Amino acid sequence: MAQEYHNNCSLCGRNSEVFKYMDKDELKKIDSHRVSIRYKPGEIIFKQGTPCYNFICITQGLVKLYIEHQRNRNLIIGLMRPVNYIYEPGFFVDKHHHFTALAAEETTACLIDINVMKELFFSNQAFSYDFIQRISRQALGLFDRISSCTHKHVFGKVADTLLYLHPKIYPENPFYLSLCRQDLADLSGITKESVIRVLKKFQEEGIISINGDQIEIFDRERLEVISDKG
Amino acid sequence: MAQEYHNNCSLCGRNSEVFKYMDKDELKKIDSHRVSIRYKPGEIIFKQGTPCYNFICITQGLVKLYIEHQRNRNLIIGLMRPVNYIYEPGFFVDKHHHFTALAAEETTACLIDINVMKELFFSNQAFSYDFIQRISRQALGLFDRISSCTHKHVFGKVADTLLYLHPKIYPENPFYLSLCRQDLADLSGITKESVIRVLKKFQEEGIISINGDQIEIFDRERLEVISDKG
DNA sequence: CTTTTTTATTGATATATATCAATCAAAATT
DNA sequence: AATTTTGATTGATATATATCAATAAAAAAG
Repeated sequence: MAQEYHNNCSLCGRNSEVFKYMDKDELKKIDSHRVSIRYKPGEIIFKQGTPCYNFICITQGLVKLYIEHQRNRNLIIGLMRPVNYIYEPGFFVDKHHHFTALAAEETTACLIDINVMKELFFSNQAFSYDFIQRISRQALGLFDRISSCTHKHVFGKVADTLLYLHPKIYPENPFYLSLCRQDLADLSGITKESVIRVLKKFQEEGIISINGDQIEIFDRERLEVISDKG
Repeated sequence: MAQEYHNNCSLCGRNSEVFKYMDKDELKKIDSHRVSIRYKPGEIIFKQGTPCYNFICITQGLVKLYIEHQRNRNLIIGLMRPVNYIYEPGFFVDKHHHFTALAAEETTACLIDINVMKELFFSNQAFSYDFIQRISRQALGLFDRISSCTHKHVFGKVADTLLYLHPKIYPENPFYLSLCRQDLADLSGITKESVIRVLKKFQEEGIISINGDQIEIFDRERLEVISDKG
């Protein structure tokens, strides 16, 4: 493949943000306990319930994180773009995965031995504090999510989903949506039929436009209002 | 008041779990940047939107943490018993509170200067790692909460609330409920009328009994089944 | 190119739960 | 003790959204 790609963490341009508090030796250590894996769309990176052995850093593609439910209703708790590591709280509690990670697009990820990372939490305070900041940001996102699914109606929920998708997940506008309607439903916590009806309504009102898999957001402020008032 | 109560963190029997990774000097430092405050039921400890200056450790009582919403619908994201500190992710992100903390019973809390705590995150790795473990446990709780409010029906939601209240918040069974029906509703993400109807149903089926403010759980397993199947 | 399968869309109906209103009980105030 | 206020309970109704079913469009397979 044509992607630039290093066998060495120190040279990997993709780690910038995530490992900025590491020195040369630390990166070397990580490097020696790391494998880079390529996943095809639809492939599972790790599955809910299994033990966690690796700290996973997405270097390319798009990953879907979802909680698996009985009666095949899933709940997407987040999407991940490079460069970012997947924070799995389960590692710090019972060393098991509490959600499933699946490649939504062609994805590459680095798997790092989790014990090496654990050592770093003890030896590198700056990294450790940065980590706390990152998971705190995620926690605030979960608060919003809980508010959204408890008090909002379908319009507010889908508005939240659209606001989340752009620019965080799809930086361009219009963007090519690599998720299906069921994914949008699992992300919004409603049914796919409701997603379709809401998107249609938004389109009729000139808030967005949809052409095949292309979505363009015309009126972000309107979406924010809809999100706020539920 | 008749409570035993020290002017000194090192002697305070209530800090055991939370500050177990601190040495004498560290506790002394905390001690000198600490005030102990007593709150009456209904008093606000800190309010959503305000800046955070203090790390708060509950030493007595019961605290309600809730997200304030428009059209006076609140959402209780958790209850706190001693001895525990309130993890406010906002501190690590924008240094503002993202929820309100209110004394639900007569409560005492220690307020510690947040910069002193921040120093400790850098100097004491064991404390820092313990902190990550604690917030990870909370994050897993939030996952459950999101699952609950997205996919479950009122019976499952109230079952979840009851399972949360006992034994975590009220260790005895039967327990004296210091929360009103609206609180149970805000905790379950439904209306108080629905809470009442569900509790009545549970009582009719012999799962629980209610006498005034006393609730007794007879059939915990039944509640778990109801929680699971939604 | 045709057929099969999957995904998206639309419409009709069912249902869970919120909303509204009234009553009852308990607590607080006078 | 009488009155006011607050919270709990019950019932009737409205409504949002899930469910079900049918069709259309797109993608995959033969």
